[in-house]
Amino acid sequence: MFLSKTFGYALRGVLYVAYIDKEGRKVQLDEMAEKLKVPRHFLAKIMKLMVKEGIMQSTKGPYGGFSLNEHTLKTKLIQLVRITEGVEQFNTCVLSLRKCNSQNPCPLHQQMLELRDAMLAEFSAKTLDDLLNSDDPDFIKSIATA
Amino acid sequence: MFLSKTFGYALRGVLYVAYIDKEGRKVQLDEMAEKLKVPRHFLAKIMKLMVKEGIMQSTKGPYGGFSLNEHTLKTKLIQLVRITEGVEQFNTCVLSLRKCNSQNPCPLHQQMLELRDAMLAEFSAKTLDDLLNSDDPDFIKSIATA
DNA sequence: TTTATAAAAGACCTATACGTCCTTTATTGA
DNA sequence: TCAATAAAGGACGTATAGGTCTTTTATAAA
Repeated sequence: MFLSKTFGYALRGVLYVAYIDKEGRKVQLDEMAEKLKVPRHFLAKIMKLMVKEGIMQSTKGPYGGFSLNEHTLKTKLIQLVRITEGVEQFNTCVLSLRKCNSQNPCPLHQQMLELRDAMLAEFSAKTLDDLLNSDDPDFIKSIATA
Repeated sequence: MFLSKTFGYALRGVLYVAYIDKEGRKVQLDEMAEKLKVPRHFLAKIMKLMVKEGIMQSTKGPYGGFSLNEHTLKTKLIQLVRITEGVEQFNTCVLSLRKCNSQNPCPLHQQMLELRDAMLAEFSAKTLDDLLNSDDPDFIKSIATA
């Protein structure tokens, strides 16, 4: 239910890079995969996608790795959802009725609309920077699994 | 995102049966699949499951079909979720962190908790009967797709 | 007791999310 | 210019949700 693993990995990945970036260094896939306990090659695919979408940066070769760019911290969660699974999902009926809308609402339309709007609002407002500024001394631990 | 097709088909299926039951007749798969625009054999699988779980009734042979039993209308939406996809999903972290909890919350823990609790409350309170008593003259249309 | 009807059972197929692996390209320093 | 490093590219494999098909079992009426 709710969001895909891809989204979760993407968010944790970019947050990790942002966190380490404050120490002034880049991050390599090997380190990320190990620290976040995420399948390395799968993470590679997701990071590549985020770079392609312009929300972060990468350089190849020795001393290369992933780092922030001017957009990263301003990126909204909803953009990450769009990149990893497409936002249309926020607008589809719980009962997969194509013609469900306020004129012809399914029996769950109203309740779901409220919840979805709340979630959409949350994800549209919150940026990666917001999540990073939680002042949590255990921030890294909070995005790792083990 | 959110709920599976199986859940949607299950809900619409049982609501259709309940609605027709008021006319004092049973419903066959062929009719349901056609009216609800749902794959017939897939729906069969789902209806069978609901019968096995005891939330409705079926009889084979001529004049057979699906009908309500004493539990049907009292069934809560959350039970339908449990039957079709398992409720553990309501408790898993958006970032798929196994160790995400109030002591060690992921960056999205609090917001997601609230949304999920709202949804859980909604689904735990609402029964099929509640949905049926919407006094919608177009009720059948509202659960059909075409 | 035979025939028609309708669900139950279960084998099978398909698409997609999730995950792995290998090769290529870019970058660095010796 | 060579060797090492690290991401990019893309083929491939696996598990599961979603969907189809055929056979079996139960029931009703003639």
